[in-house]
Amino acid sequence: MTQEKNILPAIIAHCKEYGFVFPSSDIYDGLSAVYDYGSNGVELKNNIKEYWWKSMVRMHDNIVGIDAAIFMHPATWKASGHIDNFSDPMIDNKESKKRYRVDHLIEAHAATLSNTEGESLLKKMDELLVANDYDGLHQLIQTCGISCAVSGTKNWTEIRQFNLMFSTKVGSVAEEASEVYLRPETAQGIFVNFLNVQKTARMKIPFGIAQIGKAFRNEIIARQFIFRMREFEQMEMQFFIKPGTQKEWFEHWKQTRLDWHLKLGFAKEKYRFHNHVKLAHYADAALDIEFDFPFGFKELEGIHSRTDFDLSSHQKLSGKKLTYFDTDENKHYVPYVIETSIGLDRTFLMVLSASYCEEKTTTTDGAEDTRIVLKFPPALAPTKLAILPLTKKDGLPELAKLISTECKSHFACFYDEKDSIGKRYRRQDAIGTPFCITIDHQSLEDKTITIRHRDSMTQERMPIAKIKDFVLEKIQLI
RNA sequence: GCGAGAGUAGCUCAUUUGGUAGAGCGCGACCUUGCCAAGGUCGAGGUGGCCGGUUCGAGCCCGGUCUCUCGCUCCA
Repeated sequence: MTQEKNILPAIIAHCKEYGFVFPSSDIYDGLSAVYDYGSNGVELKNNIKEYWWKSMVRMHDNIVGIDAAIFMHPATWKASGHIDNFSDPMIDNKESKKRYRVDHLIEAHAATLSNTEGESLLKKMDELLVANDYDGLHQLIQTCGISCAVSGTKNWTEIRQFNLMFSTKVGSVAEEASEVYLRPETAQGIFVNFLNVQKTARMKIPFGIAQIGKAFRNEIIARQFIFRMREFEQMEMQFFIKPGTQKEWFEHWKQTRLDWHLKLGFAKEKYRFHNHVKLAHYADAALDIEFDFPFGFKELEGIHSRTDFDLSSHQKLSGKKLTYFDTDENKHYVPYVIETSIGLDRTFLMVLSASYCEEKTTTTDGAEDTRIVLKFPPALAPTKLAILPLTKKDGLPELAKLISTECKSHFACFYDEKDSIGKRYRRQDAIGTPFCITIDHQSLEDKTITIRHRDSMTQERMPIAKIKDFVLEKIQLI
């Protein structure tokens, strides 16, 4: 982690001031860990989505997209393991404030006992867990004299259950309504549609299904701005492969996804891989691509070798075959899966924190000043081109508006004739507009304008006829 | 969830021990100017996060609550 001052508060303030991100329900003092995207934020976010979709779907003949619903049949979450694995009872030690999973705490204690004693303790624990008998579990912890490894005391809170999934009811008549969950991950929408997509898109293994969508997790505590939100958006792709080939495909996607990041042009030291040592219940290999956020290296994207866990599990619970007939091998099998899953909001924060710069400058009268500039990759910038008549007289606005009409069907433009030219440049810097053109009196005579570059602040003269192609070329990333 | 800090105009902040709320920037109109946050005139904008208590009187003291930041914690 860098030793510079933490720029996160400055980024948050900047996001609010320039219409990137607002706290949700701001007039009611916000809702914890929920945020809204503003006029510039939604453009940036859409551009990130487009870069991802284009490089993952459109550039691959064997990857197609879907858009699955947020509500899914409750059995989905039984099959995926979310119901069984993510509702664990927890307990806190009052002195150390450390929180433990109850089963982990008791298992650790059992390991210190003799074999027979340990086994009988675990058996007892399982019975209580199945019965959801939290009082009994609490009593068990007390009678065993289990103490906190940190504080050494036996001063425990009540046992509480934390379920990561939000639930709601489908059906308007209360007693007939059935409980459904807001999906905690988008992946299952792909797995349950595996055969629908494979058949209708006429896909042959290896092939992928991609999706961008919202997911919801009732985090115990959510922090660090839009890094961990209760409602968030994922961009993920499940790649279906022949069993036994997962190692090579895992390596393939690991490299492909890192290349995707590096193409944005941020310093490559800002990225690193983090291999998972302890694997989730579905994975046989897993790693994160981490980014150096203002609060340190944190997970940005996960790449998981999910084996056939999900498809097999759905096949078993639904009773529907989810196998693929491989004409090369002349046999049926349940495909293996490599997943790439990236947080859209985290990518947004990555782009912002990598682009945010405060530069010391001096104004024309010699005073010290700070230029705040968002050095977005041009492809991601909310506005590509600002069109600025030097004055609002002498026919300059009219010519500027002609240029604006010509350009705005090709990329996002912003027309501004208010305030001094210097102030207008700075406003565009603050929202990361890569190019500003200025229409002056010479423009009327020789049909040229000056184009000003955001990062260097240098200007060059250019024929009006060349503007569109110049910008189009600069905002091309793929 | 725990600990610390913060919350006053759109933004950044000020109001020296409690006495009817201010500045700069920004915003809108007009004038002047014309290449890196320019000057002038006028104007809009605040039940001081919210609720309660103490007091003749609270932005300031006390309690509660909400939100944000930082550190823990949590994290498929």
